[in-house]
Amino acid sequence: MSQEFEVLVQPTMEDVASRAGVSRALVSLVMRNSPKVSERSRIAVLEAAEELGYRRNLMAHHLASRRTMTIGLVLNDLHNPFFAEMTDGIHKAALETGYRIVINTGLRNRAGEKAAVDTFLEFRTDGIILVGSELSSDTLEALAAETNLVVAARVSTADSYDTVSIDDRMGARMVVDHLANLGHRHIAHIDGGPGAGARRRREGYKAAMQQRGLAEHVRIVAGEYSEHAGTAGVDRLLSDGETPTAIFAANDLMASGVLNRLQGRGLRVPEDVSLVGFDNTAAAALHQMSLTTVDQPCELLGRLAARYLIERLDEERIDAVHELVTPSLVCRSTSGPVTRRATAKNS
Amino acid sequence: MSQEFEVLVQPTMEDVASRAGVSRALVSLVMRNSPKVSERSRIAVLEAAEELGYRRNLMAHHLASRRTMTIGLVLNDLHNPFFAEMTDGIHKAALETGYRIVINTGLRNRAGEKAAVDTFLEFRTDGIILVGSELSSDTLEALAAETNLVVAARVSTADSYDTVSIDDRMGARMVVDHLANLGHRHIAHIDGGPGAGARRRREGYKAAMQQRGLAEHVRIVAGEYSEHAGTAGVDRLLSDGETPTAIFAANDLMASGVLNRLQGRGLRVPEDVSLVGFDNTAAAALHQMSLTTVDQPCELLGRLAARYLIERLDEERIDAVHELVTPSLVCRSTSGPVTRRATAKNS
DNA sequence: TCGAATAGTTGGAGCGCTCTATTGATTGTA
DNA sequence: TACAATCAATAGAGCGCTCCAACTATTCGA
Repeated sequence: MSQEFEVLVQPTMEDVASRAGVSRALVSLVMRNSPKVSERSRIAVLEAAEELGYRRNLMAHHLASRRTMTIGLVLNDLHNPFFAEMTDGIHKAALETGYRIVINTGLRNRAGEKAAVDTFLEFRTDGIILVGSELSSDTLEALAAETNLVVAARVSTADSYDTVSIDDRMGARMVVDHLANLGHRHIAHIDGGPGAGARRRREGYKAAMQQRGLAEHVRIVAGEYSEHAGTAGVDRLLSDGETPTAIFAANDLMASGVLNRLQGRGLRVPEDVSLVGFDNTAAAALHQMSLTTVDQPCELLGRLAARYLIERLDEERIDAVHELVTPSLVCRSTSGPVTRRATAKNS
Repeated sequence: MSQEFEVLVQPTMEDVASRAGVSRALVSLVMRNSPKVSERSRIAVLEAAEELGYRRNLMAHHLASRRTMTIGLVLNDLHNPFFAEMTDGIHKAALETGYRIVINTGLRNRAGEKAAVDTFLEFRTDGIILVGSELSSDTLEALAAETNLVVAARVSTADSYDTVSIDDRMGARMVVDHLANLGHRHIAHIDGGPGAGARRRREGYKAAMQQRGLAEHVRIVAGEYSEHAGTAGVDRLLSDGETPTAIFAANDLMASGVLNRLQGRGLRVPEDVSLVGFDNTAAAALHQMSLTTVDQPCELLGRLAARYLIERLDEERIDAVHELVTPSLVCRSTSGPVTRRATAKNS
C-alpha cells in the first residue's frame, strides 16, 4: 500500500536538484535547454532526472510561465475521415514548430463542442483550432477574445480569428467542367442541404452551368449528407421522366446511395449515367465504388490552420487571415463520355 | 495594442472575490459547489464571475488539488472508425461520472504514441486509456507504474493495468458456424498477418473448423489488413484449382478486395462464393458492399474501458481486470447457402 | 444567561515551477 | 595589481488555486 503510494507521487525539480547537488533554479534551466549552464551541471542534472524518472509538471510550468506550448484541437466529428487527415496535417506542422496538440471532440452537438472548447480554455492551451465547427459566429467571436483561434473547414470574414477552407465553389465548377467536357449537358445536382460547404457547392454548380451555357439544364434536387438522400434523389430525378446523363452528388456518401439506386434501376454507370461525388473519402477509392470525386487536400488544410495559429502565437499577428484552398478532381470509373444511348433518351 | 493585452489576461479568483466583496477562499468554495456557502454569497460570487468572464485555471487547480478530473485517451489511429466509436463510449461514460477526456494520437508509430503518452503524463491527467496500443508490454508496465492505465483492444494478463477487448477467437468461430450452417465445408481464411487481433482470429477459425469436423478443409492464406491483400488472397486461392465455396477475410478492408477480385473473375457473391469479413466498418454497411461481417460492440468496449479506469481513480482498485467482450455476426448479402453449382465444382 | 454547537467565512501556507535580481567565481585588460 | 566584464549558479518572489485551522456570528439547550 505505502509502496503504491510512493510510486504514484512523482519527483519534483527539488528532488532532482538535491540529488544532483545543485539548486532548483539550475534544474529548471537545464529542463528548458538554457545555454547558460555548464556541461558538468547539465549532465549531473540530466542523470539525476533520469534516475528519479523525473517528468516536468506541465501544470506548474504553465502557472509560472503562462505558456503550455500546446494547441487545443476540437474536431466536430471523429468519425469523418476528412477530419482525421486534417489532424495529421495539424499534428505534423505543430511538431515541426515545437508545439504539441491535444484533441477533443463534441459528441456531434453544439453543447458537446462548447464543452470541448471549455476544457481547453481551462487547460489554458496557447490557442485553439476548431475543425468543422457548428458554433454560431457570435460564439466564435467571443471565443476569439479569450484565446487565439483558427477555424478550419468553414468560411468567414470575421476579423478576430483566421479561417482555412477548401474552395467548394471551385470544386463544384470542376465537376461541371469535367462532365461538360465529356459531352454531358443534362447534369443534375443532388444537394447537401445544411451540410458543411453544401451551400457553396450548390452555388458553384449553378454558376458553372450558366457559364457553360447550360443554364436551362440546371436541375437541383434537395438532399443532405447521407446515403439515403442519394437513393431518394435518384428516385426523384428518374420519376420526372427526363433522365439526366450525369449526376453530381454533394458528397461521397450520397454518391454511394445514388450509385446503388441507379444500378438497382437497371442503369449502368457510367455508360448510361455518369456520377461524380465530393470529398474523396476512403470508401470512394474502394474498387466497389471507384468514384470520380473532388479531392480536398486535407493535410494541407491542416498544415495551414496550424501555421496561422502559430503565427499568432509566435509572431503575435493580430489581423485575421482567411484562406481558400483549391481542390482537385480525381477521375475514376463512374464518369465517362455521353453515349448515343444516353443522349437518345433525352433529346 | 494595450487593449489586446488586457483582453487576453484572464481574470483570477482574486478578481472575482474583490468584485463580489468576499474572500478568495469563498470563491474557491463556490466554484467547487461546496454546500457550506450561503445562498447570498453564492449568488454574489457567481454573478461577479459571470460579469468578469471568469474561467477557472485548471493548471492552478491541479497544482493545488492534485486532481484534474481528466482522462487522457491515446488513439492509435484516428483514421480507423472503430476507434472513433470506442471514443464515443469512453466519452459518454466519462461525462456521466464527472470526468472529461482529452485525446491524442501518435502518427501511427511507436514514437508518436510515446509522445502522446508523455503529453498526458506532463499534463498529469488522472489516468490514461490506450486504444489499440502498439507499445511493448514492458513499456506498458512501466507506464502503469506512473499513472492509472487501461489498455483497450489488446489482450494481456499484466497485473498492473486493465485490458478490455473483443473476443476475436469467438468472432471467428461465429463466422465458421454461420457458414457451416449454410452448408459450406470448403471455408478458406485469408489472415491479417500482424494486425491487431489477427492471430486470435486465425486461431479461432482453425479451432472452429476442427470442432465442426472440417479440419481437412482448413485453408489459410497469408495476408494483412489491406484491400490489396484481399485481392492477392483470392488469386492465391483460385490458382490452386480447388475453389472454396466460402471465404472468411480477417477484416472488412480485405473483404473489399476479395469481393472485387471475385467479381472480376466472374464469380458471383454469394451464389458462387460466400464472403464474410470482420469489424463491421461503415464501408461494409454500404449497399455497394453489403458485407456479412463480425460486429464489435465498440461503444460498449469504450464504456468498459472508461469504467475500469474510473474504478481505479474513485475506488482505488489496485488489482487488474481483463475483460473479453462477445462480438456478434451481422448477416448481409455476401453470404448464402451453398448452391449445387458451387458444390459441384469442388466434390 | 451562558457555554456549546453550528454555519459561514477567512487568512495563510503550499502545490511545482519560472524568472528576476543578485552573488560568487573566473577571465580579460589597462 | 586592480577593476571591469563575463559566466555559472542561486535565492526568493510569485503564478492561481486548494485546503486547513482559526475566527466570527448565530442558534440552541439547559
